[in-house]
Amino acid sequence: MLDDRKLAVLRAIVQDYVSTMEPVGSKTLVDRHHLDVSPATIRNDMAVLEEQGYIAQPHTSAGRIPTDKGYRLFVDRLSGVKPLSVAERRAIETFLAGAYDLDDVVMRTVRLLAQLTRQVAVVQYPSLTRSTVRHVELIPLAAERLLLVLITDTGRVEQRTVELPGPIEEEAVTQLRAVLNACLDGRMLTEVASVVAELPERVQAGDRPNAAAVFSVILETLVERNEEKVVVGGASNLTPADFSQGLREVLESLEEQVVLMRLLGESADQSMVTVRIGAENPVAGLRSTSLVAVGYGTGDQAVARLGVLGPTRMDYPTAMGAVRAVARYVGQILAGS
Amino acid sequence: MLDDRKLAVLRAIVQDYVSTMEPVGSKTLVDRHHLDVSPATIRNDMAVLEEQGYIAQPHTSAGRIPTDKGYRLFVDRLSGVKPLSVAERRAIETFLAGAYDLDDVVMRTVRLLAQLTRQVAVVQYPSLTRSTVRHVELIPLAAERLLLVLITDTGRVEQRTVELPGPIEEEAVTQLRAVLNACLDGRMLTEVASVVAELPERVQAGDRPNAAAVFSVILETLVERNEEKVVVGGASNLTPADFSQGLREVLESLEEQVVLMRLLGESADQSMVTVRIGAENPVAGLRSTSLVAVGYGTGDQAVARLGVLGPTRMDYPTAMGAVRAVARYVGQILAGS
DNA sequence: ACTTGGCACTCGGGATGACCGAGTGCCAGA
DNA sequence: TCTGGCACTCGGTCATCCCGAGTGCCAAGT
Repeated sequence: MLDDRKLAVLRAIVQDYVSTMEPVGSKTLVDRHHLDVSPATIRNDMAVLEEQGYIAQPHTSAGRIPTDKGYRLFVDRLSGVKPLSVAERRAIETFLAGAYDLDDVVMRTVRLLAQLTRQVAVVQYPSLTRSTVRHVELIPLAAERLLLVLITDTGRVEQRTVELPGPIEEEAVTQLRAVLNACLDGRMLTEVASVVAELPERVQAGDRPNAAAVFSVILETLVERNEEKVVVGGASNLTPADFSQGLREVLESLEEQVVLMRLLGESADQSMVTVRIGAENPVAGLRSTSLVAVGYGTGDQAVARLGVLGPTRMDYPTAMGAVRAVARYVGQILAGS
Repeated sequence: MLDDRKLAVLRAIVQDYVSTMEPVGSKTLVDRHHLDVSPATIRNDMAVLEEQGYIAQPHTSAGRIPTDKGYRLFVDRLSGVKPLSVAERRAIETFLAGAYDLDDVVMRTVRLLAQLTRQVAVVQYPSLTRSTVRHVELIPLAAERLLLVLITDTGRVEQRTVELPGPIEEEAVTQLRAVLNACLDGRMLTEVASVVAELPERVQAGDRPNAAAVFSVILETLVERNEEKVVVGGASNLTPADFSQGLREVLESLEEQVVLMRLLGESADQSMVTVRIGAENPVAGLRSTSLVAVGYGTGDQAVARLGVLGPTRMDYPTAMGAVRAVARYVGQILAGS
């Protein structure tokens, strides 16, 4: 249904439009990409491509621009992943090598991705639900207040203050800490809920109200609240020109954690690079943007995702290359620490 | 030099221009603000105001718009601080009341300020240098790695991992923790540097290399690195229309912690609301914006600053009111926890 | 059955020019 | 010192025109 040349034409249109940002016509197409046919032939092909919905013209007698469907085909079948240059790889390495912290890794990764792709970068913290507990610490702040610190194997550190119903003794804190660590250490965070449910029996009766407060905060932290966390960077790479209906909408979406979660979360968590183009997007405000994302993690299993967000008119092969490479390095860093 | 009516004219010009966003002429001015003189008189006044540099005309035979100098005079002498409505006060209260964390307080404050003023909100974390140590915790993560958690009286929690030169024993950790807490508890963070210098003598000789690693991380955390932290929100309130030379520049500045620090930091840390208008700004990329900021803190002493950033053409009285009110509430919340 | 050249047609965008009106500066008179 | 009058300026808008890139279609060529 679409012969080889038509595909070549589509590819050429996408490439030209991405680089020039202007609708591309038959004539320009022929001589820029040495297709050995006449413009008229190309016109016929373009007519077919348009009929099938891969390209469109903004107004009669203007060049064609790719539609979401066109980009989709381009990404799926017409382009590979462009590997990074040596210089870029080296830049990634040196940039990430200095990190000493999970927070730091994430921050650097965001900056790096944004700079590398000149797009908006989006990095998710390692998911709590896919991590295991490494340590739980309780620190007395006042007679009736504790600081709960929870550390996971992915290096993530969550902290929360706990308001207790009554004063607690130093000893009770020590005991509680011991119990918590004994029972939770090494557990998947998804199991924690059920484990915690059985804990009250293991503390002395007098301490139960306070313990209960701690337990409920643990559950809240892990399950209900900011279970996931996303960091955004490079917002200044958004150019008003790319977003006809104003980039206000886009900026708004980028400020909503929940929205970002939906954006990143709703794709199969494979370690393959996934691309979501324009209207394929689950978020209303980002219907004119594309997301290139991939999972990253220490081993085979992805613990979170990262990616870049840009106008649908973006350089997919390069973006995919950058995202994949960065994810790989971040995985290594995480595994090494 | 400037009689009363001229000042009134300037005030009227500022108000009109802020609300309509269009250069304002003598005619419109007269009937919108019931000045009991003729347009011609106003014109003469405006000529004087222009000569003195308080207003300017974008092009010959257009209305006048205030200059930075004009806004300055307006803020200093022609307008007060507009108090918030009862509804707004209530909104602040309920919005901030639910916070249970310093992180949470800051996040909510940013959102609140942005929503209230429809501008970009900027909130600084309580300065480390003006806080005292409440607790230091060491948590063993691996044989040669510790997590250092530092808690201040303002509720701020800093965490850092420490790579040790050699393995450390449980006991040594306990001892080190005891030493640290004994020596640092209650100290101003500015004193910590000198105190830490004397510490090596108080640990056993064998542990000194490891202890030294911990100490140096403490110093790094407090002194060199992210000593201060600024959170931004409401970037979507920036409208391209307000920034002729593109808001990219502004967005870029807002992503740089260092820049934001300069922005907030370089004003006297009084608890008075300070306004920095346009070119008065120390940051190059923000020469077309104004900042309304104020210090906040638990008592009389400010521990950090917060404010809003917007186009020079902004509603100063309202912004000042909002900023002041929010700062006050945040101070209360902080004091109460 | 494709491909090609030719040709009429469309339409967006830039250039030009006229016009309107808001706004100004200045001046003479109250 | 204020006011009304008056000539002048100039940005924005609208209508018009024109150009050129681009298209679709068709008939002829391979």
